Amino acid sequence: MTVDVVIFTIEGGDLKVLLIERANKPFFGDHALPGGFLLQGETTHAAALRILKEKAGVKDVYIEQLYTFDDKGRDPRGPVLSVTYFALVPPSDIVLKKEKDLQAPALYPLRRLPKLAFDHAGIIAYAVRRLRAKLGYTNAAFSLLPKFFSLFQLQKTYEAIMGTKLDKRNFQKKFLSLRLIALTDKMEEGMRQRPARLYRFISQKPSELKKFF
Amino acid sequence: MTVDVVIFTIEGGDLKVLLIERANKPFFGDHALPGGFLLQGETTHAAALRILKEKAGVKDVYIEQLYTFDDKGRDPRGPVLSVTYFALVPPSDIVLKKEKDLQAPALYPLRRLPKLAFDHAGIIAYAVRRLRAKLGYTNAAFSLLPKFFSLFQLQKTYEAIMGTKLDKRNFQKKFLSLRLIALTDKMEEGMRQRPARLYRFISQKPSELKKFF
DNA sequence: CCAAAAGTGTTGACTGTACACCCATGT
DNA sequence: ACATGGGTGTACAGTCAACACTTTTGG
Repeated sequence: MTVDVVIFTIEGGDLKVLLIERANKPFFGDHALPGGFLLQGETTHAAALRILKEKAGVKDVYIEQLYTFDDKGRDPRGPVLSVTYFALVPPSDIVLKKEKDLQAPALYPLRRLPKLAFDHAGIIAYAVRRLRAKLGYTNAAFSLLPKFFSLFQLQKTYEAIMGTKLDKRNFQKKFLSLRLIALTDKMEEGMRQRPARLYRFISQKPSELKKFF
Repeated sequence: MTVDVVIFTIEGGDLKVLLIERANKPFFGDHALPGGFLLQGETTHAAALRILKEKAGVKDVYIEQLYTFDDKGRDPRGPVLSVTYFALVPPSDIVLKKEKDLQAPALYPLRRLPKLAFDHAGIIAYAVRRLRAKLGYTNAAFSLLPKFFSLFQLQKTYEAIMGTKLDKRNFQKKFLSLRLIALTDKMEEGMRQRPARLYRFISQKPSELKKFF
């Protein structure tokens, strides 16, 4: 029985997943989701938090159970049940281990994933579907953005996840009408264009809404 | 490691769940979801199908994995992980074992559930939430209705699950526009009012839609 | 001055909702 | 005759989608 975690972040306008490179057989050298066996007396949720800390160096992020996989043949070594979670991490918070060896975690854009071990390609595809749906009726995006952000950043986050372009005025109108975010008196800095006003999420806790996308 | 199944059906205009009465400690005499340990080499999905057959006498119904529960303290005997499924069964297909002893399965309306063992009250509440959401963007209702049904029956099914009254004309307009169901040349029989025209689902396979409730 | 994103409203199409009456049948 | 659901359309309100130009800043 194992726990695997799909860790998402946004970087360079792309939705990315954290993967490690396997240092053992089977699938030696292929890429895989971070995960592993449960420690003695540990719940699967606690194990997912531990993996997040170990591989991405973060805590207090959005995390949710995804699905439990136990199809025959998913692990050549025999029947293995895997409880999977997915997490959303702001890019600025990720701390990747620097060691240049196998098992070193790195971020890969969804559009160009390397060869994946086990059924992990399927797990990631399923996680993306769930993430897209989730974004349409929750405030989960707060966990992919820094504390203060511009409407443009927010829109780019939605575009990266949904894989579509959105209309600027319509997006802003709709999102502001949800009353999930509030204007702050901060301004963007260091950009080479007109500085944007920064917003914050009113609540940093997950909440459900009536569907808005 | 166990598998538990939330088996839903509609009976007398009410959404009901199949429960057994426990014949062993702990929670002796309380009601519980049908479930049990995995057989040697069995997947959780296969176990859920087996339980459906054993307790409700049905196969080929809508079934889907719900969630995996492993909170500390959910079973007083120690850490137990339970992979749960939910199933939708047409009332006409259910065959309950008739034996009048403990473990005998019976249907209970959601509004008046008996005292439940373990965390099963929470599991059922979660299953209902998922079922309501599911009904809003899939054709899952096909698995709660007989092959031929009237629009009124369909509407009552939605009302029982959603727990709300719906407007007849608007419901029919919306549902027909989805092109999920087709008119047949059959008519209702044996009712004491004007016979209704019967419809059928065009596809008996689960499919997703763009959200309609 | 140029590049890049900021900021800002209106219109037309579509969708959802509210609502009431006569009809066909079995008892 | 009466009770029960069968069957049918319209009008108003709200939401969604398309669309373009001026402003501010850094380089």
